[in-house]
Amino acid sequence: MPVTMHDVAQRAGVSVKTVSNVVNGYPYLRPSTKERVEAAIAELGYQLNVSARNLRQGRTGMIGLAVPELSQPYFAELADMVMQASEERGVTVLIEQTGAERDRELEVLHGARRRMTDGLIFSPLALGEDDRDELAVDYPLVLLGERIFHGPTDHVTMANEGGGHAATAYLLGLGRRRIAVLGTHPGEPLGSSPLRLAGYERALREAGIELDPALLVPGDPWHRSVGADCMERLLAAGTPFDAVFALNDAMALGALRVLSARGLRVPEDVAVIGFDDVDDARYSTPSLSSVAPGRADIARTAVELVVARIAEPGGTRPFVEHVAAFHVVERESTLGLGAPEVVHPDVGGAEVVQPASSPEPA
Amino acid sequence: MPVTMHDVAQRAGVSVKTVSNVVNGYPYLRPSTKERVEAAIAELGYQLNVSARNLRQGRTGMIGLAVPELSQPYFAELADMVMQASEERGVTVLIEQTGAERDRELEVLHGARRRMTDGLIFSPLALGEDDRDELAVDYPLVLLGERIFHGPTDHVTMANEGGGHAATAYLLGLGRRRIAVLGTHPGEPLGSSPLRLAGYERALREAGIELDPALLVPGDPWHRSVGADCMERLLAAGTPFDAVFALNDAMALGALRVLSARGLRVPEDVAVIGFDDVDDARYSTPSLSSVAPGRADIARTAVELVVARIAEPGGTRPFVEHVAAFHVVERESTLGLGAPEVVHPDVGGAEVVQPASSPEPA
DNA sequence: GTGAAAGCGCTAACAA
DNA sequence: TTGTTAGCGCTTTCAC
Repeated sequence: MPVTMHDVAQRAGVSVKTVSNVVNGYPYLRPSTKERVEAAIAELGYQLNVSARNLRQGRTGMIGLAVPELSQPYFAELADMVMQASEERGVTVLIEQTGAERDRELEVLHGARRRMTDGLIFSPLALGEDDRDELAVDYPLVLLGERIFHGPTDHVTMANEGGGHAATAYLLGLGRRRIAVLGTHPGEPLGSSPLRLAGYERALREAGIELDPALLVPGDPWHRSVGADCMERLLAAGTPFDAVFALNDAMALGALRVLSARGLRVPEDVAVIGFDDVDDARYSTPSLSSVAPGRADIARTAVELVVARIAEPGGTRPFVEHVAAFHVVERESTLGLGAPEVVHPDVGGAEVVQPASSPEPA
Repeated sequence: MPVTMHDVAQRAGVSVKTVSNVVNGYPYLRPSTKERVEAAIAELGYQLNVSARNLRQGRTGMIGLAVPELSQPYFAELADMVMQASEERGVTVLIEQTGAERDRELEVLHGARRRMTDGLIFSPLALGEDDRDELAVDYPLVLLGERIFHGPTDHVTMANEGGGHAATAYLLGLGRRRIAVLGTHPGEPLGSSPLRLAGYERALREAGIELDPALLVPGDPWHRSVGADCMERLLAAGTPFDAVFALNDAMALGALRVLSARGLRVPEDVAVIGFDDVDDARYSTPSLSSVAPGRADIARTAVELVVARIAEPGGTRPFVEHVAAFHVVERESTLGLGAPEVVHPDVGGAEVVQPASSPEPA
């Protein structure tokens, strides 16, 4: 029933190989032959059987993108950009969700889906430094995020410490002195939380301000509801504060809601800054200042890295550590209602080739 | 290099067929044989070659999900649910974005990606009734949304007119009489906009209130910025109003922002209701009342329908028109600050088998 | 309950 | 510049 290359070949009076050549854009073809084949393809409505090609070539033309959940705007926007970057390279993206659960993150690495893709871009939230060995997989893998550094993979991340520092320094520059931090993960050495917090601490030190632990509000996961909850707890505790640094935008938005419900004015009483610069930040009330992590750069670089490794199987190019530049975006939550958005120039980018590690020759 | 069934067979001292039987859960196997094979699989770390199976079976085990863009929360949440429902059925979802562009929507229907999936769930935004013929494709297709009714496909939608009616009737019940509508598409006969608006008009009629065209604010696409812009225009025009029915949540959120910037109190001065009940609605300031369109039902039904058609190729079961039930969710934007969420019971669901249309026998 | 053989549709290698 | 052949790894007859 379905049209095969064979049918096209017969119709065009050529061999299957010639049809294959036409389909694959092989250059050394007599134009007349090419035309004849193309005509036959059009007439018969032929479409390449992808499975057959995949079997033959040992590739699938797809890369996986594993994220915690698409309903978090940060990851939806990241997925969007990864798909765009892949499209340009003729690669199809297969999105997978892990729910930030350890089992599912391991499944993503080792499960059956990996047979459906040529490589993987993976943003883990449950795995950590201890799981570094799990990343020694036999397919091209690009790691995203701040859970695992110097693993046996290419790694794309952003300057989290720098971003935390910039956000805090910015609030200090506005004259704020009691800056609460929302969403800390006490006792957890890994991930965005401690890094962004470290930046906060450094900015305080540089300004000669002593850190008040009462201003650090634990919260996990980084959802709006948790941000709201953090804010409630801080207010209930009665700790005075004049600014809030939420470790991501979702929490900042939740916090805005509580502040407004309590009749506190933003930014007059409390200046608020988030982290991630998701689309929502622009349209909240008030609009939310944030640290923009260079998502486009992250997406593009990640795609380039997997694609490069796929193209060069058995390659031993050393692993790359790419740190995307970030910038601070000022909006109403720090500038005041009606103020126009101000975007600061990029800072903090870097591209590091990991010193002594590279893939095993395959 | 990679382990094949052949290797496993050899190791277990059985034939390839037996390995295949084990892998595919064929029941009539001597337990001892099965164990031996499973041991060999584990020892060799064998993983099925999906491409080979696909080629042989003529299926890929994947379904496509084509949406305008993932960065719109409605579609991100829909994608999430479609993936969950598919997971339960052992199907993998390939997400595609169309950007609501006509060319890309056609590409989704007829392009090369269709060779990578066994069926498609498609939410068009650019195609319309005139393109019904484009939907007569030779693979299982489930249409989502309100652009095309009674096409040659299964169709899953919601009671848009009913939802618009319910939202309006609800505001009227609160004593509001001048209800503005944000995001109308004048002159456009198709899609969610006219349907939801029709519900609005019916509710007014039933209440004996005359429609004031000055209250209908055109806006497209339905993004936050457009909602904000609609609101600005309405305020600039000086038309008095005491409530806003935004045709989706994104616009409602944009409108909330403008109202608050202008010092108008929600809901005291202006009650606001949206449509879609996206996650954000719960965490805006104030939280947003909305019409929940039964997204879970839509996702689940769509998956069931494609999967059923894939399982029964050449089937001639008549096309189904599934209308998901909706409900009104009351939050602060109509109830007042601090009010707890109230969820009304479902209304408006239906399952219709299209009278005289069914697929061509394949 | 298990094995042998054929072939899904394509591309790589080589031949012409 | 084009044709021939083999075979990617699996499942599907059909024997046994």
